[in-house]
Amino acid sequence: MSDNDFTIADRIQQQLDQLTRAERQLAHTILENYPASGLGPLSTLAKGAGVSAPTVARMVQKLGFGGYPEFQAELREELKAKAKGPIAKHDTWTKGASSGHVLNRFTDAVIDNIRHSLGQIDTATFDAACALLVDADRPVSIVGGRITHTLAEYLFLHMQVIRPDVTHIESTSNTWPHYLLDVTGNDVFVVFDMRRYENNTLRLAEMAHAAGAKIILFTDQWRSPVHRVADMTFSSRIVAPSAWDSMATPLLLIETMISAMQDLNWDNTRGRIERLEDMFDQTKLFRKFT
Amino acid sequence: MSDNDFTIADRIQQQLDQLTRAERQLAHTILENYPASGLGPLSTLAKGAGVSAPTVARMVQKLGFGGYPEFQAELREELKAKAKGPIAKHDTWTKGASSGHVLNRFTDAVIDNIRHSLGQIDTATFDAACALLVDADRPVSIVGGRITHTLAEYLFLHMQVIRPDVTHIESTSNTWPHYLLDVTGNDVFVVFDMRRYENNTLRLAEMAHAAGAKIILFTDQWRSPVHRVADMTFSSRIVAPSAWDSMATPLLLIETMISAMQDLNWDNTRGRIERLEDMFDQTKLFRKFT
DNA sequence: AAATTTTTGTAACGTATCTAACAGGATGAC
DNA sequence: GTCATCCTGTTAGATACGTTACAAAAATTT
Repeated sequence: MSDNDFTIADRIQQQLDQLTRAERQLAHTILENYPASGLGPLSTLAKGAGVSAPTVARMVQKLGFGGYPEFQAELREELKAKAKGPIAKHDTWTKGASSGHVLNRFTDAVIDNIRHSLGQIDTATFDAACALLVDADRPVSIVGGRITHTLAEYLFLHMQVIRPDVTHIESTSNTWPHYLLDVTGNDVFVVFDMRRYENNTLRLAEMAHAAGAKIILFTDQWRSPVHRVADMTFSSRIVAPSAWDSMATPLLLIETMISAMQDLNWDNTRGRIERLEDMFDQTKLFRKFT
Repeated sequence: MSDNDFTIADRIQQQLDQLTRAERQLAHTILENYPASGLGPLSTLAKGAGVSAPTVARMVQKLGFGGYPEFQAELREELKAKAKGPIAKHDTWTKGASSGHVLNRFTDAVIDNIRHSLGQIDTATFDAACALLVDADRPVSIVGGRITHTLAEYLFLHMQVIRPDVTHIESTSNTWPHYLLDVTGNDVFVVFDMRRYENNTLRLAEMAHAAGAKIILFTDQWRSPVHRVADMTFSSRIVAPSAWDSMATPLLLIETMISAMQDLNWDNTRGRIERLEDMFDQTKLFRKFT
């Protein structure tokens, strides 16, 4: 924006002296509860300020707008920019790179995704999901799709440490029926399904649901059809300036959930981690020092 | 106010399930930049959401408003009330949760990681790495560790679409020597190694280096020992309030790189994507509609 | 595979909204 | 005190807006 960095409120304040009595009266009503008052119909604003409608129309023209609708449009723009919040303020993430560099553009998009997605999460549901998943009496199965199976496996690898009886169902496998044989109302299924939604995943979820299992779904903002049979749904924004979607937000969610589960189940997890470390030591898989 | 403590955004969120496809699409656009989008003319909102005007009118009625103007009036009321309150606080990511909730703590940490990591990236190196990886004359091998092989596979799945001659070396496999047999100075290795650094990964990197291959390393802030033989190193901060590390920042980096590579190689990638889509259609793997 | 229900868009209508023109009123100059 | 100028409200018209009715399309059921 060219003439910007000045809000409309600033502009009104600035020109306050050049305004006439009725116009000043009006200006004060606008600033009173800014910007809400300016976003309603012209007549309401006029009545609220105790002036006539044309006075309003004249003033906005005096302020340099083409008309009242244009004035409102700019007010909305301002509001939109403000709602982006403080973090949106940053100039560039990577210094030395133009704001047009893909690193900055992509990061912008992901941060935006995170903000939107996190804002929509119901913490009660989140906590309930964690509680369900650490319940050692309930077998847990995790399933993903063509791309999302990497997320599924990531969750699986960590849950494996936190508790026993966790299974990762490979998406491409033909062995699904076997997994479903012994499913009861006690089972919990974690399903990943982002666009493009996969038929196989939907069928598996439906079968698990029919068997009475609880279903926790991770999906995108548009929601996989699986959500119709899901007991809990977590949706993330995944749009990115790319031909593909960004899994960064879903990953963040999963990691947070892992962290929460670990806390819920720390007494057991601690012992399991220690035993795991021992075994790693024996296989010399990892280096002892940096 | 009577029905208060629930914002309109909450109400939309709550009824999201009872909405139809077009209405959900619309709901998302409203929430996208809330409340600004809802304060403009109905037709603008409809166009922005890609739905028809009546769909908007119908939805606001479904939500319990007498009509679009009434809906806008309540939005303005909400805005007015918000402006009154203590200076708009966006210090928590998930509304309704204390700032001490794990969702907020974890997200804070990840955003912090992103800021630090992105700030340290040299864009020249980044661009060079992308250029190296889209060079179809150079075979690319991708390798990860116990946890990071999920990242490796994520990169692999996408690069497979962008270009031919990409291999994912499974970390647990004993077949590494086979992969290394034909390695020349033309090869490029992408290595993932986060703490705890794995001996196998280091050995493989050393052997590839000895054969003259280029090595691109993704590691954490402390840097895997692999970096001694790496031509390019990208390090991310991975600390999180958890017993485990966060892969969100490395994932962001990888996704950005995928996006950059796609742009560099768009002419070829486009054709590959189309052929891939065709094959998906034939296997009926994905659903045609939402 | 056909039929019914639901959803979605197009078109037309009535209305609320904004603006332009005009006239009455206030303010200041001489 | 009278005139000129500027400001403000009333009236009326044009336009854009939201809504209703209808038809096409999609989805679901039989």
